[in-house]
Amino acid sequence: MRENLSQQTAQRLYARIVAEKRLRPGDKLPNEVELSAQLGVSRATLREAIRTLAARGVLEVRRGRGTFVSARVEEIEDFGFGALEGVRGQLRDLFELRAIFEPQAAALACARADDRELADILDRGRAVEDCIRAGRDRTKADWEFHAAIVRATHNEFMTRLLPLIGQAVGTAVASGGHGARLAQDTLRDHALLMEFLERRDGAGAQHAMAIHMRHAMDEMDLQ
Amino acid sequence: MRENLSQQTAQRLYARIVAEKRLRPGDKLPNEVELSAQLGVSRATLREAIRTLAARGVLEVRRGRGTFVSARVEEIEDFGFGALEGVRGQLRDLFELRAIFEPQAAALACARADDRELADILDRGRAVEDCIRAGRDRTKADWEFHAAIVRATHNEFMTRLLPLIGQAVGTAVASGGHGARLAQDTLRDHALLMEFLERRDGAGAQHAMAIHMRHAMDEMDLQ
DNA sequence: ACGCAATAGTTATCAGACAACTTTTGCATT
DNA sequence: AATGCAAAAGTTGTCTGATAACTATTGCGT
Repeated sequence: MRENLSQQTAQRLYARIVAEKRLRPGDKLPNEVELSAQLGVSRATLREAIRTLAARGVLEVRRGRGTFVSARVEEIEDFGFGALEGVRGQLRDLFELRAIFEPQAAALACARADDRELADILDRGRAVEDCIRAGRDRTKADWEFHAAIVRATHNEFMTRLLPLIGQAVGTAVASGGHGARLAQDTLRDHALLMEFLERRDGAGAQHAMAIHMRHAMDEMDLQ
Repeated sequence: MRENLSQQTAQRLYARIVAEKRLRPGDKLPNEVELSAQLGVSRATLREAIRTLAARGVLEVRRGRGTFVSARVEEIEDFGFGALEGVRGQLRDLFELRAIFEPQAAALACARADDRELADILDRGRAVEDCIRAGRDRTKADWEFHAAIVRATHNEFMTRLLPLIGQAVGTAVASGGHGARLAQDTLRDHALLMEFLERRDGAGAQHAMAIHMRHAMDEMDLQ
């Protein structure tokens, strides 16, 4: 183990809530003295663990009353913490968000991209095509294509969503996407999309991107 | 002040990073003994504050080396901590994202909300109406209405966007939204929206929400 | 039945000590 | 002078035990 005791403790507590279900939403935790004894750590360490979970919205601390499991733990679910299980559900949610978000981003990009940005988008699109035709891995190229489109919206908050989307793409690949079928669809979808982008036809690009998202979700048996 | 000292301390530290810029991304904080003396709190309290910020990705603690401001603070900041100084540009970006996102969320909510969730949404909608008619501040009620809708999508990542939306609402109010005109629009928009929600008419709810977003943006001279 | 003070249960904060890890320093050996 | 290694300095990690402050309940007197 290389992690802090306090972080380990946070994970153990978290496991009691989401995995073991010994603690359910709304439940009250034992008081700090007792709980720290149960877990075999000092009260100070336990409190640091509690702070970590409280910052994530998993626990709610009420002075004089006790510490409680947040009523909406399930919806807060965060990465890097508990288990990669449920990836499938996360993946569906993530693609659902993309399916809403990226077609509109494509439309906005048509309206707002300057010439250099548009050229950049098209370059990256061609790079993806090359990868597919050459049979190389296209994960990175594909991601950069989508990222370039979103950046061209000139919307700060959309750009902030990029890392989230990057994770979606990464997970999708890891869980066995990228069949031959998807590759062919992607080739067609991108051609369509780039045609509209080049003409700065926002409505067209929006629909082309929507189709692209649908294909991706179908191929992965989402929705 | 009713907040914990440790939470207050977290906010003071956070302010040093994003507002005062006394600490920039990558910087090393003073060691814990010195910093706790500077801030006038015990080391234990400071450590709890650090845990809170570390959980949010603002700080990175490296044993034996020190505590550092995360290199990517700017990108991470979504949570409702400080820094409302997003000015007009951010506000436009934020509402643009909402305008894309919330209508679709409303449509999804129609399809997926269980009866209790739907009742909850309608309750909160009525609470907003009451606030407007009574001339009370409706900020909180309004946010809870929108939050209830988004939660009913049962989509984890949409729920994650909630804090962002909360910030949008907060900033909008702070920068002088909430004119009499907007109040009247909101009253009508919500009535329309709730009518469709109650009937679980997804397409209708989607358009009603889109109209609501447009009104809000118009009133604030965005777009 | 009511009001209110005492009490029990709980989190909040402090102080000081020692352990463990990382980087720098300085010295001995080659 | 260069190298390697041990000591030291700087830092976070953890523990202990005490006291303060807040909340809800209990029980008593009226």
